Amino acid sequence: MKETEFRKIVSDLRIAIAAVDVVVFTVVNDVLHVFLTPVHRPPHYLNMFGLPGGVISDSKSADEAAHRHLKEKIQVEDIYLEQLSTFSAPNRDKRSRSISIAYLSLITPEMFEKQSSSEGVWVPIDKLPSLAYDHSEIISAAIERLKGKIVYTNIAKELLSTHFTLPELQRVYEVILKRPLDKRNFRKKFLNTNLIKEVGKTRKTSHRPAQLYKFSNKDIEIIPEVWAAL
Amino acid sequence: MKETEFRKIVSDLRIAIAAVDVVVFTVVNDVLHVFLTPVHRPPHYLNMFGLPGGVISDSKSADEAAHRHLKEKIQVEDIYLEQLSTFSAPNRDKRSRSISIAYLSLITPEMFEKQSSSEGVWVPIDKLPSLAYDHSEIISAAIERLKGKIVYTNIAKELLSTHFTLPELQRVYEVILKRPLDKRNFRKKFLNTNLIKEVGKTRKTSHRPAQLYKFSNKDIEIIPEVWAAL
DNA sequence: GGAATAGTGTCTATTAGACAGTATCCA
DNA sequence: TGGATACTGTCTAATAGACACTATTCC
Repeated sequence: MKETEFRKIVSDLRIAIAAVDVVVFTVVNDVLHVFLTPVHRPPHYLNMFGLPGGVISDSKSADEAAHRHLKEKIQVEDIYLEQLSTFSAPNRDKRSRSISIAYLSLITPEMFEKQSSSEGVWVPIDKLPSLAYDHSEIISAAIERLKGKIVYTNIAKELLSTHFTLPELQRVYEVILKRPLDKRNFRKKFLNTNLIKEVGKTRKTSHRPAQLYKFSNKDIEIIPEVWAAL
Repeated sequence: MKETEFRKIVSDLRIAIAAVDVVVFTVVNDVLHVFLTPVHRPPHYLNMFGLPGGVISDSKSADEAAHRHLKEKIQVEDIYLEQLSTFSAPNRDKRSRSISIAYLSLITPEMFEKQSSSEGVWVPIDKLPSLAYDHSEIISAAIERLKGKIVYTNIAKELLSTHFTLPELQRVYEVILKRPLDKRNFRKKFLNTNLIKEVGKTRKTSHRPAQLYKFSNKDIEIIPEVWAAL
């Protein structure tokens, strides 16, 4: 069944249809970017942008639906995805009653390079256009979640290449927290945890090269002793 | 339209119906309790218990639906309610495809007294029966959320009467965190914040009466300097 | 040698956590 | 006076946060 048919039926029945919307972040050139897709749904949403997403197809969980829709828009596998919140204001979609299960997703620079976003654009979060539906609100919620979570988990690794330097790691924190951090304190804290390991290599640069590190825990999100605010 | 009709239509169309489920906690006799309602839905769920909740009626948000369903089951107003997570595993409801937006709710001893739970029972969380649907999983998620949130917010006030003693407050923390806390350190920390104010009264007891306090902030959930673990 | 970025150590103030005895009320 | 619970203070170890200079690489 096509989405338009769903919409029709749902609208007639006056019940809600469930969909997923995904806020995909990545850090490019020290700026947090969101992935947006064109939206053109007369009569309410004309030539706008919105979040990638879509209906939850038959016999799939919302998680699976989010993964599938993402994979269709950005040709990348193994993306970090976590459920954010569900948005259900009656008028959030002017076309018909619809409920959106929103997801937060992060992609690394490596994935960003591989990705071919023919169906969308990457926009810096402080240069967002006016968005369709309640997608601005969803993005705000995602930013808050990311800000909160980066200080007490190792989630930053989902925004970095496998190998990274400490200055790069620090910049990710600064970009998300929107404030400068002291280099010495930052290094001290991170090196005192067992979160990262030195790789023993460097990259070619036109100045003094930095040591490369990697996260020791492959994928589990662990909680170090709470970092109030770095 | 009745819920059974919804179910029929939804089942025929093979699309998902959205509902809300609410995990209501309260602390009685130093034990965390959950509110459960009888569930009897042949052929899969016979004489079981489950969370209060139900479908999201026409033109209401999930928040409103959760409030309404709660008010029907427990005759109390102004209940604390926050969205927890949305559960959407395809087989979570054996009758038909259904998605549940789960809520966490807290009620105070004052509300607990007023409440007339003719339609359900309060069960200690470590004596839960086997529950219908995926409601055990939802409760686990709610407990985790509560445990996490009590250490960095003033959410405990939603589980206490307007006026309370420091020993009472401490017991709420101990019951939720499931470990004893040092009385002196606990008092020190709480009194060093501006979270609570002394009321200057005591209650009649058969031993030395404790000072009464109240939370200074009416309803907003504020974040004191992070408390790692009390 | 200059440009650019990486890397390093100390001090102070605050906080976390361990720990035991006294005070107050009632019967 | 005994039972029950409320209330109080100190010490130590760890952590947070402020702060400025040296090192390395490339050109």
